[in-house]
Amino acid sequence: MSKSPADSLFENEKEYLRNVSVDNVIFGYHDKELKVLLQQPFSTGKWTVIGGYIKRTESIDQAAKRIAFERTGLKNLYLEQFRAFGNPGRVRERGFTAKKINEMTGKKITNDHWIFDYFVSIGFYTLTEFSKVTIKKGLWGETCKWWPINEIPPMIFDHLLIIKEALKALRLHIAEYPIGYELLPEKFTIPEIHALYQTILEKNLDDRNFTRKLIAKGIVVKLKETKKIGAHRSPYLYKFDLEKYMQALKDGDILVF
Amino acid sequence: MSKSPADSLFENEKEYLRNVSVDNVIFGYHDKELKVLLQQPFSTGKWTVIGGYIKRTESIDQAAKRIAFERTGLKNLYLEQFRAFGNPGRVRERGFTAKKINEMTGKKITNDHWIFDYFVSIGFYTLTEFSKVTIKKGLWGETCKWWPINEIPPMIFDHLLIIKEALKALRLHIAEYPIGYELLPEKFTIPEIHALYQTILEKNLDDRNFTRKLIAKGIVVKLKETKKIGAHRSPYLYKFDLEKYMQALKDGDILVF
DNA sequence: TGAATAGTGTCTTTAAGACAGTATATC
DNA sequence: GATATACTGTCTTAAAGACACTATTCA
Repeated sequence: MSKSPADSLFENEKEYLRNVSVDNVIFGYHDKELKVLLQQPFSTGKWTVIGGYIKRTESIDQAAKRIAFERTGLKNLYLEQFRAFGNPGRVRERGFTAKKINEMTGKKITNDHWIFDYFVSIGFYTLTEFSKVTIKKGLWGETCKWWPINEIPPMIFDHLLIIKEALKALRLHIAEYPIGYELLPEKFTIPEIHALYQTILEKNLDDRNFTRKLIAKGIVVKLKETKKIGAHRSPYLYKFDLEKYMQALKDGDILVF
Repeated sequence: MSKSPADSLFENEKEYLRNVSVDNVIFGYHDKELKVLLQQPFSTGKWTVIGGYIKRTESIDQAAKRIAFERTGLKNLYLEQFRAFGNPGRVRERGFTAKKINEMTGKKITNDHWIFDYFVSIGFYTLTEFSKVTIKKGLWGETCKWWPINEIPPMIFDHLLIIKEALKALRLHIAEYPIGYELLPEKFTIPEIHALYQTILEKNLDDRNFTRKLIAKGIVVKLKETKKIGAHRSPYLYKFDLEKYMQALKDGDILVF
């Protein structure tokens, strides 16, 4: 059995910062649904967002990117920090004990090991186009799965709060960062982008006004191709004019729906 | 000599979290100038924002409040977390050594002491009405002083960046949180609130449009008193209608200048 | 009466929002 | 031709922004 990051975590304690971790809410968009990548550690029945520890040699952004890479295989994903979580009770959880970890991993640690300490967690969200991702297993082979944001399973610790806060940040950032660009494939239809914005903002947006705004500002450009999706009129494909999109975000005069 | 928090810091290491700290950018507004409270440690010539470590028994918000209290004497100040700072080089600084600390404080520590580690710092900003504050000295009697945000002195580590990011957050939050309410005294004049918004947003706001908006929404209420300020027409005093202010912020339809 | 600051009204331009019918593809 | 989805145009209302003069106080 070869060395895994899990071995490193227990054997090279000095490699990591103490009392700080990164939790990374990885969002993907597919079939007009916004999803979040979760993993299930130790068969506890509860799920976690994709988290990990910070190496002494890396910045918190690098740590968040590395952690996302370990699960998605994608480098240089778009990510934003949104807030930190820290209070003494936040990592207490029934079943998260040295005994349990020993059973699951064979590693001999005790309950005073630093991973049971009170951790301040730096929350990031990551945006990625769903179809690019090939999910990789966790440190100890935990399963990972995309969950629609309206069907989040039972979460460990305060991880449900972390997801909710990430969503709140996403909503706030939609007028500031190129969130559409990061979550959609290169070519997309108007109904797809329309549904994405409605999902993130959790409200209905008039389709006529929405489309007019995007096209009038030159943010999206119509292509000659259409997408065949069965027994109805085929929607045209569009792509972003990234320069105009970024300019519109910068001017702040746009995409405030 | 009685026990100080400084003694606790070195003698009760276990009381604090490792590799995490809080840096608190404390803003005050006075004489139409936005100021920030800084302290100068160890006579290094450089200044720092008001920072400190997190106790194992407190949340990061409680830590930020405690740290602000230790310097201002004010409890329950309004504060917001804005982002975390963390990269391996951030706390390296010429002169910040065990030897220097020993000279300044008499404490015997070595250069492998944890306070020289790479720290992730959680950035908060705090808003307080300038006139309420009686500045208290730092752990080792360092001087503290209000500095106008346009005349920031040389700062240690990445603390200039921290101030700039706090300002950026303040600017973003002005349409979302009751920043005017927290920074102004109970009674204020239109020119004062006008100058505050201009300072924070770093742009000129048409005085007629600005005033009309505040009054039309009922956010500020004219009082019968005027403020005597020398050889000119005396400006009326106003106060906030906090309920209407909060409602306007919530609706998001206001104070986006 | 001059200097300095406080205070106020109108008009134009632009964006937001409400609203419903036509077009196209497939079965 | 029935059905399901794609697509588009006009009108109303509200907010933002540009603009300049009068009022008060005191030296």
